[in-house]
Amino acid sequence: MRSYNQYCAVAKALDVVGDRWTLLIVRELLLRGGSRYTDLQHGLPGIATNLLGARLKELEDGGLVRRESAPPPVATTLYHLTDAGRDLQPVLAALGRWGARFMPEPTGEEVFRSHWLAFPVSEFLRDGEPEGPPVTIEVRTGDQPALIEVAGGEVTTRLGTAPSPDLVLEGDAPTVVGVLSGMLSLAEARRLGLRTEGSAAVMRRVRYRVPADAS
Amino acid sequence: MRSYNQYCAVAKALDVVGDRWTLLIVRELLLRGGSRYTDLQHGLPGIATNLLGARLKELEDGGLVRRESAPPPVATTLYHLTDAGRDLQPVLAALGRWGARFMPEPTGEEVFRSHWLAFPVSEFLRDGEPEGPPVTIEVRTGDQPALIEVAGGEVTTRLGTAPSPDLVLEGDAPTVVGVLSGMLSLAEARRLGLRTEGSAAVMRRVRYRVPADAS
DNA sequence: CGGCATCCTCTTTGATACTG
DNA sequence: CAGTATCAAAGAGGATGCCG
Repeated sequence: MRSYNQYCAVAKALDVVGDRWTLLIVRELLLRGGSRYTDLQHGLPGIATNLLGARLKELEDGGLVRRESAPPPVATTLYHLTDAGRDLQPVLAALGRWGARFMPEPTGEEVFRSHWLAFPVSEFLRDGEPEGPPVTIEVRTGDQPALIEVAGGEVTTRLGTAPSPDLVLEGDAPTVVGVLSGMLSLAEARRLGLRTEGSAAVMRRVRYRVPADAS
Repeated sequence: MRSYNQYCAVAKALDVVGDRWTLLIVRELLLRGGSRYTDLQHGLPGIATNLLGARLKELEDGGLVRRESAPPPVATTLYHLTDAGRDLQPVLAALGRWGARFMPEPTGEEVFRSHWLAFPVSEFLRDGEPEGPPVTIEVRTGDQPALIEVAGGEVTTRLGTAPSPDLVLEGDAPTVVGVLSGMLSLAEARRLGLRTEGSAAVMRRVRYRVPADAS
């Protein structure tokens, strides 16, 4: 990207991360940690492979990304964020908070990847009962199932399934994210096609803002 | 900008403000409030006029900017941010904090505009003596002089001059900003060409982080 | 398959000129 | 002052080829 040539911190930041796709590559590396080239491609649907290669080189030159040749168990190169790259997390968080306003009206054509759930979960969910027993929510949407684990005051997200989750949420991404962000009650979400199994009451434990109808 | 087509709040935000120049236009409107077309051009050195026109239309369509035909004292159209546009302030702030790391090594070719001083001032300066008498710092750099007014716990910035400022800072933008952000002591800055008039002690009142040498 | 590099087409940008 | 029109150059997107 051509520099703006302005002695302003915002312009300087955009000189480095203002290119198309750049901040989304940082998002992927923040969410996944060290990633292979193809993992990044999968998390960035729509990116042209030459662009991904070019951006990674720019990010490396800019000191935001570090390549690492992983030894034989992985036998490939992994891309990691440097400290400077990780420092972009507040930027991504602010952008995500601002962009959340566009989530309720999806076009229906968007791609969704399950690991993106970590964003709304850490933004909207809290463990409202830190002394309570651990609970597990399995979310079935996007490209693969994901787990939200609530225990001891912490809410964590990871990909995978659980043998016997306390609650299962299954539906399209806008509906599931609507429930997790508190913008839809479970009743509203069910009307939009959400399927649930197990104890819907666990949502009351994690939901940050209690919606109108949490039944 | 072509949409990323991803059901992710960050991608949605970048669909709207990810275009080149867009966030800098928002910066200008945040810093200046309602602005004329030519004011924006002046605050965005390097932008092509067709691009400014196109971006303003996109921002208006996106609901971030509102045009207003000002009555005869101004007799022109003014561009304002809407609430949604103003909500981008935390994004700009996060970007600015991240980008501040690039300020100490300026290329020497960058353009600087005095009203951009408001960013580092609000980020780095605090009134460390809210009960003290008001003090005024006149900053002579960039395209026009600016004033930093410290009184009653508040630090404000505006363009203009004062009849008898307590302190005058004059030099190139990197040196002045270095002092205001606490990255340079006054002694270091003087070595880099900063000229001062008046009581250098007032810097001790406003400086958020006390540098090694504040003499 | 993972990790790119190349080629080609289409869109966006930037510089400048021009108009109400 | 407040833009629109024009056009060459750069960049994005998509397909495909190559190589360990």
